[in-house]
Amino acid sequence: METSAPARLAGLPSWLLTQTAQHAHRLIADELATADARGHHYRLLATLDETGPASQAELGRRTGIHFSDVVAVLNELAERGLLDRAPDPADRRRNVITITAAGRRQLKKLDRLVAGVQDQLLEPLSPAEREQLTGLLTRLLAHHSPSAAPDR
Amino acid sequence: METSAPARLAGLPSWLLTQTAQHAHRLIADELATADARGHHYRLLATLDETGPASQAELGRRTGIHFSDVVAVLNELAERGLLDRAPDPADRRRNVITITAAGRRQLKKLDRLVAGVQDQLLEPLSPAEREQLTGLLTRLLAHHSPSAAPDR
DNA sequence: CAGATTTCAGTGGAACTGACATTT
DNA sequence: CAAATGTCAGTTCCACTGAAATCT
Repeated sequence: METSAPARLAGLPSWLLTQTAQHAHRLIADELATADARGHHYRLLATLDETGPASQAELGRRTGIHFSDVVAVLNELAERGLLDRAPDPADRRRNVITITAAGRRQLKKLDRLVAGVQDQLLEPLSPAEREQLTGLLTRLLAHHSPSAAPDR
Repeated sequence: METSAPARLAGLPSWLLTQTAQHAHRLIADELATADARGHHYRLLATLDETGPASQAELGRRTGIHFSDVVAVLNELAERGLLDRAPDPADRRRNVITITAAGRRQLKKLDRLVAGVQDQLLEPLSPAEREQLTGLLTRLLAHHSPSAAPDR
C-alpha cells in the first residue's frame, strides 16, 4: 500500500509514531475481532479484573475511555454476558459494574491474543531493543499523560 | 484524564505505541488547525512538492491516503487555492494535480508548525535517545510496510 | 441549589468498502 | 472486453461535545 513516503515525513518522530501505531492498532483489532471483541472491550475488562467492581464514571477515569463511550462499550459487554450492571444501593445514581466468570474467561483469551501480537509487532527487534523501545515510550507517555506513573 | 492505566496494559508495546501516537496526533492536529489544515493536507502538499505533479491515483499511492479520501482532501485544498486540478490531455481519465505558489507557502508554514511539535513531543528525551527512538521506529515501520525503505 | 452520574444524540478525523461512469 | 481512473455514498473505530434526567 504505502509506496515510499515523502522524505519530509519519513524522519518525523510524530509520523513514525502514528504510522507504527496504526500497524499495531490494526494487528490488535484484527486479532481481537477473532474473539468478537474490540480494543475498548479489552481495556475495560482488564481494568475491571485488576481494580475490581466500579461505577461507570470510575471506569472511564481508569481506562481513559471517554465517558460517553463507556456506556456503549458496557452495553456490548453486558449483551455478551461478560459483566454485570447493578444499581448501587449506597448511591442510587450509580451502576456497579462487575466482571462475570465468563468475562474472566474471555479476558484470559484476549490476554493470549494480545500477547501474540506483541511478538509480531516487535519481530525485527532484539530483546534488548524491545526494552529500549518500551522504556523510551514509557517515558514519553509519562511526560504527556498527567498522572500515568504514580499509583493513585 | 488518564489515571493510572491497568498494569496489564502499561507494559504492552502496542499500548504504549498507540497511546503515545495519540498524543502525537493530537499535538499535530491542534497545531495544523491553527493554519486551517489537517494531517492529510500536509501529507498531500508535501508529496506534491517533493515528487511533482501527479494524478490522483498516483497521489493516493504515494501518500498512503486512501483512494476515496484523496478526492475529498483535494477538494478542500483546491477550495483554498493551494493546488490546481486540470484534466490530463494525454489521458482523459486523469486529472493532473499541481501545487500552486500559495500551496508552497502554506506548506512552508506547515513545515514549521510540524517541526515545532516534534520538540514538544520528544521533550523528555535527550538527543541520543531521540535518535534511538526514531531508529527503532523506522525499523519497525520498514518491517511492517511493504516497501517503505527502498526508493521506488 | 451545585455537583456527580448515567444516558443519548451527534460530530469529526481517518481508514476502508462498494458501486458507478468514463476512458484507455 | 478488462483495467485504470475519478467520484460518491456509506461504514467502522476512536475521541470528543452537548444536553438531559436522576440523584446526593
